[in-house]
Amino acid sequence: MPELPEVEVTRRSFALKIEGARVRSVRLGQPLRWPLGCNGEDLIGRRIASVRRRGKYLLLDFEQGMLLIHLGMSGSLRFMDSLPPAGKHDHFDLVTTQGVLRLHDPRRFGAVVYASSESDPVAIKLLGHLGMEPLGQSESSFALLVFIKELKHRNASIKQVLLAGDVVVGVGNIYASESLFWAGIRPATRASRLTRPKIERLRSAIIDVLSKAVERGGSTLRDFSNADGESGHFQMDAMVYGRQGQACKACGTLIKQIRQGQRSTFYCPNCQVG
DNA sequence: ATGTAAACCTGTGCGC
DNA sequence: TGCGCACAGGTTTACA
Repeated sequence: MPELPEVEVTRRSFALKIEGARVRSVRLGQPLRWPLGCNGEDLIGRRIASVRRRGKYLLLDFEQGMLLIHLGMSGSLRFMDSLPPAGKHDHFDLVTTQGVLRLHDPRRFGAVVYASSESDPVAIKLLGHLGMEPLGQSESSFALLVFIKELKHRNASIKQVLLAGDVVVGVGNIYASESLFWAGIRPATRASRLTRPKIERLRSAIIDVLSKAVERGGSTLRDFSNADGESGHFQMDAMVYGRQGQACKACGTLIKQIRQGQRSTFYCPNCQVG
């Protein structure tokens, strides 16, 4: 489910409510992708200082230590005033003095991992290889020259390089197809073959698509919702994702669907020529 | 070093 | 109504 926009929308929907809270208790459900890495009781009494995002990870900062939260394919977070009974797929509850943060994740590809700091080996393992932040504070966080340099020596298709996350983070299967549409680039084009103007267009497209998606509350294909339970609407703005066989909104050509690395890719054969 | 497939797990929708 | 299969927003892991 969650790509950068969904994670960022989730973050914004509960960060202010949870900041300053202290942990009262922790409940663990079925195992997630990785073990928590500490005892739930070890977190009791800790104060939550801030909620940040790095790529598709949420970072819940304590005054000492942090939780790295990943939503995997099917995860979503809710922040609630009370503590309702846990459902079958509710696998983590952080009960705090200001409310309950609950992870709902049917497929359990998600994770909640404790790290003592950002230099903790487990944090390095999960975050260390991540690429540039497309929606970072400064212009330099997603530097064009770095983008060009990184793509130059990549022989894989541009779609797969975007998904890999080691050049730029946060672009998943929906937004990779959407960004490539706006940049006018064929998804199967080798990254190393892209011209500088195309790469400039791609960088802008990624920033624009992700920003727009955040504004629209993310994409709700089946079950995504933010920490208040609200759905996103960006799927309505999709130009190509999930639109195989339908007319391109820009030119009327039928949208194609192909397979790249076991994932579906969608594109317009007329608008995307490079 | 880079590229590709399999793996993790559950639910849903479709053809028969 | 049931069964089997393909597929789903991600990422690590093992192996060419």
